[in-house]
Amino acid sequence: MSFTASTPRKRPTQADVARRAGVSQAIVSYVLNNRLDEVAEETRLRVLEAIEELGYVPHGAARSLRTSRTMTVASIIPDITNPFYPELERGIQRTAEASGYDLVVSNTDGDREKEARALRGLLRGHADGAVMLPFHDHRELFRTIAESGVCLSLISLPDPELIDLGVDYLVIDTSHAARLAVTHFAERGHSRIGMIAGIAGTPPSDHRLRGFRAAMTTHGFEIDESLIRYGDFQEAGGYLAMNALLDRTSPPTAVFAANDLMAIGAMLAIRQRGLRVPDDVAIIGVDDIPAARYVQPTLTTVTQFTEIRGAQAAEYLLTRLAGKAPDIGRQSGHRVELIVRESA
Amino acid sequence: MSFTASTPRKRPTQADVARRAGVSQAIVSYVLNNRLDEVAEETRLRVLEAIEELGYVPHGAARSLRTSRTMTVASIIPDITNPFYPELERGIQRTAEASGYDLVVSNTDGDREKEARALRGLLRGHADGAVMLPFHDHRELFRTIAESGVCLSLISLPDPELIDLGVDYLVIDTSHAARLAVTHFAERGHSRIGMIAGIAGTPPSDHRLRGFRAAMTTHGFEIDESLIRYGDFQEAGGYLAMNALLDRTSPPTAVFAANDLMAIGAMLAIRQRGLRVPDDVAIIGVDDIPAARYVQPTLTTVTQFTEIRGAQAAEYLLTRLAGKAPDIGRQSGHRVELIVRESA
DNA sequence: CATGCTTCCTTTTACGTATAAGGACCAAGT
DNA sequence: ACTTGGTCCTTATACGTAAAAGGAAGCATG
Repeated sequence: MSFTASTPRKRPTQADVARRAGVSQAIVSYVLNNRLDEVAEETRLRVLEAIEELGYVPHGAARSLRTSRTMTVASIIPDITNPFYPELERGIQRTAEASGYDLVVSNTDGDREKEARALRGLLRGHADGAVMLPFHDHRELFRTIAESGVCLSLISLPDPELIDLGVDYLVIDTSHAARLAVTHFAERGHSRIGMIAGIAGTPPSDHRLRGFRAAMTTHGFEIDESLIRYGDFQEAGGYLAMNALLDRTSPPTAVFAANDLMAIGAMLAIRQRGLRVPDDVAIIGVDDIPAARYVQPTLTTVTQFTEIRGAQAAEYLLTRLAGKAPDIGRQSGHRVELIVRESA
Repeated sequence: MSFTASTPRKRPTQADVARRAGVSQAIVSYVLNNRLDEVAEETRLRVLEAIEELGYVPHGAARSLRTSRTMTVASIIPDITNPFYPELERGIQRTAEASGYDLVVSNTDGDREKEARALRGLLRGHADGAVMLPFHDHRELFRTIAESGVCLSLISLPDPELIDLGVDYLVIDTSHAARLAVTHFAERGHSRIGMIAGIAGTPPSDHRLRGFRAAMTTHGFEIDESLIRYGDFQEAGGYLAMNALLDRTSPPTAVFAANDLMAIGAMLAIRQRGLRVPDDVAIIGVDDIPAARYVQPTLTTVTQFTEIRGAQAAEYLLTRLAGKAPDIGRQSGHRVELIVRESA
């Protein structure tokens, strides 16, 4: 077995094409960039023929060194295995591709260091812009990125300073999500309501928790701190948190989970104890992931119209890349809606 | 509202750093590439200081134009919303990052044109190599890519011609998956067995179907062609296909679905008719996606050890990128295993 | 004291592209 | 006949980096 690298046939350049077509390299470039007024039709055809014969493909790095554009947008998301994000990604992809941009996805696992790593990738010029749903605070990095001319469209709460720098925001009104859940519980006669929050300190979790507290207060319910548990946004976390809640002498009769995966984990814990959903404990989640329709009982949840959101965030980004966006960042909230199924 | 683009502070280059540190650009490059013998320690520190002060970040395109390496690997997968693939992706990512490579994901929707598009991205030099699970035949493109020096690691059936070009293969033994399912059905006394295949003509579907036919023959069962239906690898397709099967005068007592999503869709159809799983119709899927544990009844399925597979395919790729792979492509099959749960 | 070897710089070049600038040729206008 | 202008080329340059080649100074060696 030999370990000599098989010599790859060196890729042809514009110069090779030019030689074959009997013109200068510049003409090849003009042809490729459709500068029709610069080159005679007959020559153009000869060049195209040479391109075909040699199998010439433009060198991306060289091109973007010259143009300082990559025609690529990045989407930076926390957890590719959480069904919520692929859905978001789909929306982003649809929009980006429609404008001729390639899309690349970076998965951060919600890890601070990996988020930073993906962002630094932007600084190195991996992409012209990015849609990101951040888990952590990267104000410094965001500022640097925005200042260096890379466009950003964030799905999170707006930061006034970054708005000034032209960063666009899609605000997820997760407070409202919590409000919808608590109101629904209240209508069904619950008052002893618990919550399974996400990772403490991360915005997606904190906002929902804050909204939950506010909604509870609005309804005049007492907030029993011991009924608030933290998970990891995965089903395992929901499972463990629910078990902790059920271990209490007086468990909650209704639980709001910060996302569907944890809600599903919680239902598993409830069933395993021989209790029933929603009779013994009612559950509401957030996201409306596809699985919400398959679990038994089906999951009542708050939908964020995920794919549409992704498309909208991408829309912000693309108008900015096209130079059609205002200097300062835009922001918009979006509708959330309770989908009532069997679990509450 | 003004539409003038806010002037982004131009990013500093090595030349800027050099000027600030009072050295030549070359020295900055040497420092960045840790050529310790080329530059005095004192100078090195001065350069590092200047880099820090200016916030210099290397220009990716320029660097990879020079080195013809991007330190990026691509993973090209058919459907990011199918839980199976994110799992695969995770394995790839784990391995790639351990070797200092960035990973970018391209979603193809199993669409021929999008697959080709992602592959052409490789030709333009977007990445040094790719792990791909192809849905369609791209022999020509694969050949061109391999010849141009981009490394490929495919999860599919090996093509001898491409093996010669140094393309690595991870073979999914889906025939065996079908065999496991049919054997299990046989043991439970089923003989009237149907199948919900995937998209006709795509390898992942065809192989499973072929395996199914072979297994049926082995067991001496008659293959009723009318009990073979095609879906789209999504739950909706499974749902429709199952309904078609149930509409028959003598429906199957057991159904093998080419993936879990379709199996779940099929169970939904069965339940909606007031029939029971597995008593009236038994179901086996493939993939062991997380949802297989949540659906009611829980889904019996054939696991492919997805994340481990992803890691292994990436391992192939990375050893090749490191120049430690043999000239010709490697291939290896992998174990599949039946996970018996409630649905069969 | 000429020679060679280190050490640590600088100068130069090439990667492949896009495009500005320059030039040759020809038809049309004065 | 001499500009003018258009058409269609070629030549030259810059993007930011990596690294080869070149050079100056100091020191040890015969």
